[in-house]
Parts: sequence; C-alpha cells; structure tokens
Amino acid sequence: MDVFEDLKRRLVSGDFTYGEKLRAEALRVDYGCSASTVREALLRLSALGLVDFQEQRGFRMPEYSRRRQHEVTEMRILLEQEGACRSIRNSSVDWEARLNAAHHKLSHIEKRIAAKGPVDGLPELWMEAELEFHATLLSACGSDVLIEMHLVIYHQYRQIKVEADRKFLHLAENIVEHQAIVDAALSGDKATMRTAIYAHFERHLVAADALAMEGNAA
Amino acid sequence: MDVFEDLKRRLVSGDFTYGEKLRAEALRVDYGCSASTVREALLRLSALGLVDFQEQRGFRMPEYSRRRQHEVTEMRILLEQEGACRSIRNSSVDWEARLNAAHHKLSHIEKRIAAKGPVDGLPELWMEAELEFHATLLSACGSDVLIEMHLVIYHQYRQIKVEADRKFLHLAENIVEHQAIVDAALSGDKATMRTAIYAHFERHLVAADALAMEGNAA
DNA sequence: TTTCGTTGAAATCTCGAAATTATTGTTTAA
DNA sequence: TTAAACAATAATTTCGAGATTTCAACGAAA
Repeated sequence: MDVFEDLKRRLVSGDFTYGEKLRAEALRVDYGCSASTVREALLRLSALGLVDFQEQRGFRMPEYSRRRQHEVTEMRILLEQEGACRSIRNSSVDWEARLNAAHHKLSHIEKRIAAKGPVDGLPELWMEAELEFHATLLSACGSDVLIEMHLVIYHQYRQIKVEADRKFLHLAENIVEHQAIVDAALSGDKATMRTAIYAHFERHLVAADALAMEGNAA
Repeated sequence: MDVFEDLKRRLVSGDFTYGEKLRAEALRVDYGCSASTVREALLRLSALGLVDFQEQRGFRMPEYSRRRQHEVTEMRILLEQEGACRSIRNSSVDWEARLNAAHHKLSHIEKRIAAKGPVDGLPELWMEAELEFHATLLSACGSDVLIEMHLVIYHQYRQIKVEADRKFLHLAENIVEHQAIVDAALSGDKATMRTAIYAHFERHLVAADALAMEGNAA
C-alpha cells in the first residue's frame, strides 16, 4: 500500500484528532512496513502542511485554530477565483462539459445525502466528487503551478473543516452555491464567478474581532 | 550541518544544473552522513517543488522550461500583489520603517555590484537582502499561510532564475523597480503597488505564442 | 510547597547492509 | 540491420538495530 497517499487520505478524513501525536512506530503496524518508511511519508506530508513536524519531537496532526481556518479559507478563495477566471478566459466547450459532468455527479451525491443521511460510503464518494468538481473548475486555467498550489491548499482546508464536512452541516447551502458556480462558468462572466466563489466560502471566514482575541492569546 | 537547509540553498544557488541527477549516495560525502539522511532531505524538498522525484527513479534538479518560468512568475505576482496590498491595508509605521530599512540594505548592495561587479561575497549578500526585502513587503499582511506560500513560490522562482540572478542581468532596472515598490508602499495606494509589482516581474513572463509552441512539444 | 536535578523509560534519529528495481550492455533470433 | 531476450551492473528503497535525545517520575534541597 502507498503509505504516503493513505496517510494523506486519513489526515483529511478525520482519522486523527487535532493535535494528536503521530508515532511512526505505531503507524507502521497499519501498513506492515518499517518505521522509517512511515517517517518518510510523514516528512513529505509536513512539507505540504498536513503534518506538524518538530525536530527531535516527532510528528503531530496540526492543532485547530480559527485563525488558520480563516487564512486557509482566504487563500482558497484567492486561488480558486484566480483559477476559475482563467479557465473562463480560455473557455472551451470541453471545459464547460467537464464542469457540468462533475457538478452532476456531485449534486447527485449531495441530494442522496440530503435524503438518506451520510450512510453507506456516501461521505467518501462526496469527498471524491467535491474535489473533482473544484479541480475541474481550475482545470482549464492553463497553469500547472496554480493547480498544484490549489491542491495543497485544498487539502489543508479539508483537514481543518473535517468535522463540518463529515456532519454535512451546510449541505443545502452547498447545493445552491455549487449550482451558482456552474451558472457563472456558463455565463462566462468573471465578476459573477468571483462573487459565487466568495459566497461559497464566506461562512468559513472568521470575523476580525474574533481573530484579534485569538491572535493575542497565541 | 543541516542537510535540508543546505541542499535548499544549493538548489537555488546554481550549484546544480537543470535536470542534473541528485544521488543521495554521492551527496552524503558533502555532509558526512548516510544516504538515508540525504534522502529524507530530498523528499522534503520535492514536496516544496525544488526537486523532481520519481518513484524508483530517484531525484533530479528540475528541468528548465519557459512555461514553468511563466507560471511561477505569474504566481509570484499574484501572491506578492495580494500580500503587499494587505500589508498596506494594515499599514503601520513599523512596517514602513522595516521596508525602508530592508530596501536600504538591498540597494546598497545592488549599487556596489553595479560599481564593482559580483565580487567578494556580494551575490550571497544580495540573495539574502533580496529575500529580506520581498518578505518584508508581505510581513504585515496578517496571514502566515500567505507568507508561507509566497516563500515556497519565491524559492521556486529563484531556482528557475538562478542564471539571470548570478549574472545580474537586470541590475539597473531592479534598482529602479525596487524603489518604485517602496514608493508605492509609502503612498499607501494599492493600485500603484499592483502596477509596481507587475512591472518588476513583467520581463520574466513569456509571450503566449512562445508558450504555445513549447506546450505542444512537451 | 516549590524548584531543581537525577534517573529510567520511551521516542526519535541515524546508519549501513540487504532486498528490490531500473539501467546498461551483450547475445541471439528474425 | 533490427528487435527482442537475457545477463550484469548500478541505483533505489526498505529495514531493523544502535545511538541520541526527549519526556516523566521521583526525590532532595531551598
């Protein structure tokens, strides 16, 4: 099994709690490999911001903080607006078709969850479809660097929002907002797209005064 | 010695040529450690985009490509404009003072290089001062995530532009452009800042038609 | 009671050898 | 001559043990 990929998956799926210690010696059991191999994977993940690494003090799942949630959300808005607008600029029938397809898959799953709750393997399917949708949104932007960077931030965002994700707290709103993003793409209007993306993330931004208090503490 | 930090330094300082193979077994000699330790450092650097890693095929200094230069430059413009404008929004006397100080150091070194050429340890001092200047520009933006992300892209940019850097091809222009950025900061006008930052990087963007040809080849 | 230092246990980090996989060069068959 | 199969070599990856460092518990001195 690919230790790196599977640990990455677990880190954004709520398998570990915020601040939990990640011991290579303990994790090796899950993969039937040596601690060194796990250590390698954890070091790589730390460079991607999904694992906290301190020399001689090992690895941890990052602590939760509202400030970080705010900053990562801001960054996702910035990169996603930029990427989506560039995709619009290069607009092609192929891109519109792929975005439509990805949205169709996603909204189908979201509607099933809305009806039956997060049963079967629906949360896992949703995770996959949601990434696919947002990745497709940027897929025609013409910059691999932007796509790569967005992917890094996307996973950091997921890691922070794991709890909300798994409880599907904002399912109804998400359905409407995803639709608005598709509509904006088809309209070809960049300003509308920026507004739609901002609206999709707005509730995950933290008010400035709340940040100030937390900032002084940390 | 810190293998990770030193390899990072060498990767952006022209110690390796584009596409050069990086053998852990060979590099261990430079650091008097085992190949595993070097391997760890290379894996971490690959997550930061400074090393190409392919399973079972080892590590390489990334190949040079104009497309990548273009994309990384675009990303630097995006992040640096965003960060600088946020710093302006949070504008403080302290920030303006630090930016002035960093610019003073940098321009002093640049003028010495303009006069005497890249002798003594001037290139190394310039590298340090240039990073310090651009980091200071974003230092008041209020987002550690943005600062961190900018730092990653900054190093990728440096790695690509190593040749131009070490030859100081655009020294005279750089001096003017850095001054323009400081002026924009002191004026507090965000639009001026965006223009100044774009002007600083414009020549490193690649024309669309040139990209198209390269894109088809790769 | 508090602080500091000591000691033992546990975790982290480094290492070089062994196992696996790619690469290169050679031979053979078409 | 070309292409494919094989063998020899070199490089990469995994591994577990040993060295180092951190952490926690305990006891002595202020």
